Amino acid sequence: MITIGRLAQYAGVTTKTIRVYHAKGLLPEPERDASGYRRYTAQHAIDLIKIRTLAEAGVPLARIRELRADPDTDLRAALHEADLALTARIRDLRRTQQRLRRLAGGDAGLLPPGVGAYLDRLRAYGFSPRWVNLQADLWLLLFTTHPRTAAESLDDQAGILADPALRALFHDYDRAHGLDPGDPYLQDLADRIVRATRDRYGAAGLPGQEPASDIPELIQRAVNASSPAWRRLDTLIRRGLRG
Amino acid sequence: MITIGRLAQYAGVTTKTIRVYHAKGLLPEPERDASGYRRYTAQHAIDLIKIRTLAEAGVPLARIRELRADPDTDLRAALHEADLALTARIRDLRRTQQRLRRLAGGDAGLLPPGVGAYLDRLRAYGFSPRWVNLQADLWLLLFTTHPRTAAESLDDQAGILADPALRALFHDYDRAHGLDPGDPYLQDLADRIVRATRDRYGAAGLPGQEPASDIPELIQRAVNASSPAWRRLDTLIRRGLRG
DNA sequence: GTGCGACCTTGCCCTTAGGGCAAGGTCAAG
DNA sequence: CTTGACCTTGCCCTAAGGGCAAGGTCGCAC
Repeated sequence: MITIGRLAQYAGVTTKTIRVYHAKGLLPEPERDASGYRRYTAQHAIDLIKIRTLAEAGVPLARIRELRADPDTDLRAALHEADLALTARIRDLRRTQQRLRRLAGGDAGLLPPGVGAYLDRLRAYGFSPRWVNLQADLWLLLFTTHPRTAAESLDDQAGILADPALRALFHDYDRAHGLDPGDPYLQDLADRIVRATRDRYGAAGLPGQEPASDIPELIQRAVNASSPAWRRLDTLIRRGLRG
Repeated sequence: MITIGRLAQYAGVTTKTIRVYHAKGLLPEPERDASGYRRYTAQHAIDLIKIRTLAEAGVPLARIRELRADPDTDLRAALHEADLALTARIRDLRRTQQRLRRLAGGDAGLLPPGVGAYLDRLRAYGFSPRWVNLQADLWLLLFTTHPRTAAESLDDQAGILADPALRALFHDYDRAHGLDPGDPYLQDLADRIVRATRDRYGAAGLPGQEPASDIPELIQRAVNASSPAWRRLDTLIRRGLRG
């Protein structure tokens, strides 16, 4: 006839845990003594130990109650079930960890393979940190939202970077960030970009475009947001491509 | 300028999740359009993707908010931290699974090694299922509450079982379950048990007893609970050992 | 006999990361 | 014009307890 504190001590839980198990109908309420204290028997201790073994293996308390309510369930079957569930959870966690490691493997924190190398080349070619960081975020977005087509876009972009003339255009784009939006140089740059775009893609659209996606527009807006000159450049390029 | 539903779709979450992140200060609230709808930018999408990557790795949202509030924390450091936490969780789960498997390995469900073999021998010697089940529960209780000394007690008990004369006493104890508590046979059995106990342990106490533990008394009460004859037997044995 | 610390009682609110529902407003298409 | 899909806020709910308050009790020391 032990008290709740002693029972808790034997079972390695807190008294609160025992009271919760009473409230949830997992463990029967014991008799009370004259002053209202709960008085437990060996049977309670045995039940509690079995309950804890299942609970620690991750079996939900509601499921444990079911198992105990059905008197002919085999404890061993329940343990096997718990074992399988644990195996599945371990597998999921391992998968998450794999993903995490792949993401962390690149130089830029969260990026898919390939993007890290691309960003390294941007840096090596002397693009500004602002440009590199912007690209890192935008490729992350593109790879997350359009995992199938993003790689194609990245290949295209890498090809552009390998061409000195096209690379120079992007360099100029990068450097135009702080210009006055009224600077006539922007019109010149826009014209050159329009011509290069026409040369590269002709009538066909850009590669790796998902139909009816908001993402490209979202990205262009994000680019424009940081500079009035870039906004102006965007306007001029669009006008040139339409006209 | 996408709506919350589209953003959720891109990030692979529900709209509720996004609202929760707003409420917890993880993701800034975007502008609203004329009818009060939230309108998100690419920056929101990028932030949300980064938040989800950490959250899926098990980083608590409160910690993610800290990381983002501190602008010069490295996302990679956070990822490494998450990786370590995942490793620890996987290790814990594996440990739980090991324990589960050790427990399930025995024939009796939850029992430590050694007890399963002991119970098998009880069955082989023809003890009743009631007795075997009772023993299973009681050894589980003893091993859980007194892990250091229980093995010693079990060894002692196994030794008793190996002695045909002593085994017969326990057999008689088992079979006395249904007797009338007034049956004079009980006095005879009690006398034999008292003599055997004296012979085996002499003045020294029983082996493997923890000082000041309620468990032995609890166990005896649990045994007594199932049979008036056993209660009577307990009384007579105690009287015999005292006198 | 009285004080004190440790224990017990119930009841209530708090936690994580969202899920679900209600009641009402909005948008786009047929 | 209606319908279905979307959006808004607000509220309650989850699992497995943690923590605290206010009050009653036990055992031991003085």
